[in-house]
Amino acid sequence: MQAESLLEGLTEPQQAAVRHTDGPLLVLAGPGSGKTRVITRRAAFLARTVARPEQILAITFTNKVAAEMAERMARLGVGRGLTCSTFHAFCARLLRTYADRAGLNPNFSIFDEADQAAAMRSAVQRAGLSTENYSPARMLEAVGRCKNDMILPEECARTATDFAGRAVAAIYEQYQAVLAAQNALDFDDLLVRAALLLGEDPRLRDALQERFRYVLVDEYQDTNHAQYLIARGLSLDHRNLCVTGDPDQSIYAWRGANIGNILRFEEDFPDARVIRLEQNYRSTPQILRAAGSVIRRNRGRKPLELWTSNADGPPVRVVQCESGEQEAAFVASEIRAHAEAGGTFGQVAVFYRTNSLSRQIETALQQARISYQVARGVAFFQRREIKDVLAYLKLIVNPADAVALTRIINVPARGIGDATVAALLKQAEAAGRPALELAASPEEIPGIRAAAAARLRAFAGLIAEARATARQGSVRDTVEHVVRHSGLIAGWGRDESGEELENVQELIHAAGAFDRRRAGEADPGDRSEPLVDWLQEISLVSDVDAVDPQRGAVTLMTLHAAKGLEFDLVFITGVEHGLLPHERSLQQPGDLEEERRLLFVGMTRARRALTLTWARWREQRGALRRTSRSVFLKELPGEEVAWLKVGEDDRTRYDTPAGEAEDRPSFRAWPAGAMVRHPEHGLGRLERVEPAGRQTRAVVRFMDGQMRSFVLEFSELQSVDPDEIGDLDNARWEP
DNA sequence: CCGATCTAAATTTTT
DNA sequence: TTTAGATCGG
Repeated sequence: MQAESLLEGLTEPQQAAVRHTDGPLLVLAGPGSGKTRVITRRAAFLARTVARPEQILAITFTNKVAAEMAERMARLGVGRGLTCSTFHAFCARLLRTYADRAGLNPNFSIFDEADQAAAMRSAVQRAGLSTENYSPARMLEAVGRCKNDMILPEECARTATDFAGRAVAAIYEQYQAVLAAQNALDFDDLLVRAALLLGEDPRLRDALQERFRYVLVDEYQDTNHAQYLIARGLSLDHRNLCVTGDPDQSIYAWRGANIGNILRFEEDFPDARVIRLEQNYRSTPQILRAAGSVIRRNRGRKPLELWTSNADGPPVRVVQCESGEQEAAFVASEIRAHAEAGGTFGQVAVFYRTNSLSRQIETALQQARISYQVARGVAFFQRREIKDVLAYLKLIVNPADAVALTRIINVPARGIGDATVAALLKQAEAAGRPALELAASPEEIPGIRAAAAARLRAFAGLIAEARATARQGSVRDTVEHVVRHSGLIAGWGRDESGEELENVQELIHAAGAFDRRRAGEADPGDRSEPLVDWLQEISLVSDVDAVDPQRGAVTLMTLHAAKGLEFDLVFITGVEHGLLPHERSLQQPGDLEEERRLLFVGMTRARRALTLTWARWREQRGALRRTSRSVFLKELPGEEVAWLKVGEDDRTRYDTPAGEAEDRPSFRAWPAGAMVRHPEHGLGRLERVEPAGRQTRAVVRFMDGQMRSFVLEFSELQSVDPDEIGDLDNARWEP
């Protein structure tokens, strides 16, 4: 395929982006503007004109996108030579390859959230503080914030001004010591250590820049400072850095993402070419205008003027339901109707702000016999039985991993109690030796009885045998060996459901798939251990990685996971105050804007039809709670939106006029005695309505006892449901 | 040391 | 609703 043919079917700005080869490039790409297409074509164009595929590095947000991109490149006929990876996977690979230069052992463990919590618990204790006052979760948050900003323990200590700050600094230092002793890195460390390595080792940086002549970073609006440094470090000299993104889709500030990275790209690279992709090929004008009307409320943004020449579609719908259950039933019945009209389940997605909302939807879809998939790849690896098996495997690779060891040394119960484990770990720390190694020679542990010593030795032998299997090279065989010889199966035996065994079988299956994949791309120069690679791969899976668009199933996912995807039919559920925006985002005004962007991302996933739903009653932690609709719903344009209610009688009613039904109910519908709210005077009760055409007045008695009269057409009176007032004493309203 | 049983606490989003 | 940690009898 010739390079010029890669420009076929592209618009003017898209072509400009593809044709740009050397020098910094910023592509501001609105939702649905063909960004993925442009990125792939551009990489192919580079490979056809100025570079070999091996010289191109593309960093994407999820493994799935990375794999898809490699696939597309192959289809464009430029082979699989280019490197497509996430930041975390790229850094992990880099740190294993150059472990000696990074001061690491190449078999380091990657600690997930639970591992981190365990490490943090002991770090707090080592700092001489109580985990009661310094909750590990809180401390991990604080330490994570430091790491995202590339603040090392020393700087953290130096800049601490108060007692709490000094405590965090001390804990941070201990936490890093705990990780180091276990030859482990957490997610953030992968980025921090890679950034440090690039900063401190100019020769390595040169070598990498020689290798990767063209660097591309997608979703640049969601990069944190460490990632920014890595991207810079990889392109400082050749300056062939292309970043793509959209500030309006930045949804990871809570994880340290710095929207300033993309907003200031032109200051960083004054000679940067900036290309804006503003034409939307995905959505109907109705969806686009509704989304635009919401995102417009955000301050301090670089607005993209989104437009589309797509055909009109149905109005965006806002549906008020009585309960979460009814909301789920409504969504299910709509999907069923879609299918009966000839649509497929694969075209449909249901989004929600928090994972806990998926349950009711799942139940309703099951009842309606609708096949679905939940984007929760990570959850599988968090199941107890899976974590147990993985802990055995991690220990094979990294005998210093005390978190893994502590987890399974007595699982299944083999008579090794807390006291023995504590003695083992204490001695391991004192001697600076891997805990597993010491378990193999327990005579070196002071105060250990013969019976306990024998059990420790047996355990160490178990792992040694499994390691021998691992050396044969098959991950599948190793997993099977562990499952068979660890005694875990007997421990699950009592649960008749057999769920654990099923899940572990799935794990074995996944290992087998990995073996086959690896055999397929056998690289004689690759001397990395398969088990190490597999453990790394599953440590870095993301929720969306589990989604298979070909499965013909409705996709359920959080709004965060939805980024970058598109569906014909989209339902966004739980659009309620406290849920979206989430109540924990109501403290700082900046957080509210991120919630708005989150909704924007969700809305712009829809191609043909978009439905936002909310429920007046929502079950949380088993208790029913009264809710109110999201403030964002009031930001929707009146003309584009159809407001619906699903009542207790289970029938759907259309309110008229469209868009006004919720905020300004038809006043005729107000009976005397109805509750109303006025922005200035607060709550009141409607005394009477005096009909006079457009001059119709409402007379309201307010809580202060005053009667006031308003011309309905101009008044800012709003209807209020009596039960929305909650525990207000109704008696005081009676004359 | 084991396991059953109870109580308390927690849920925002994720590589 | 689920889960982690504490407590206690065997």
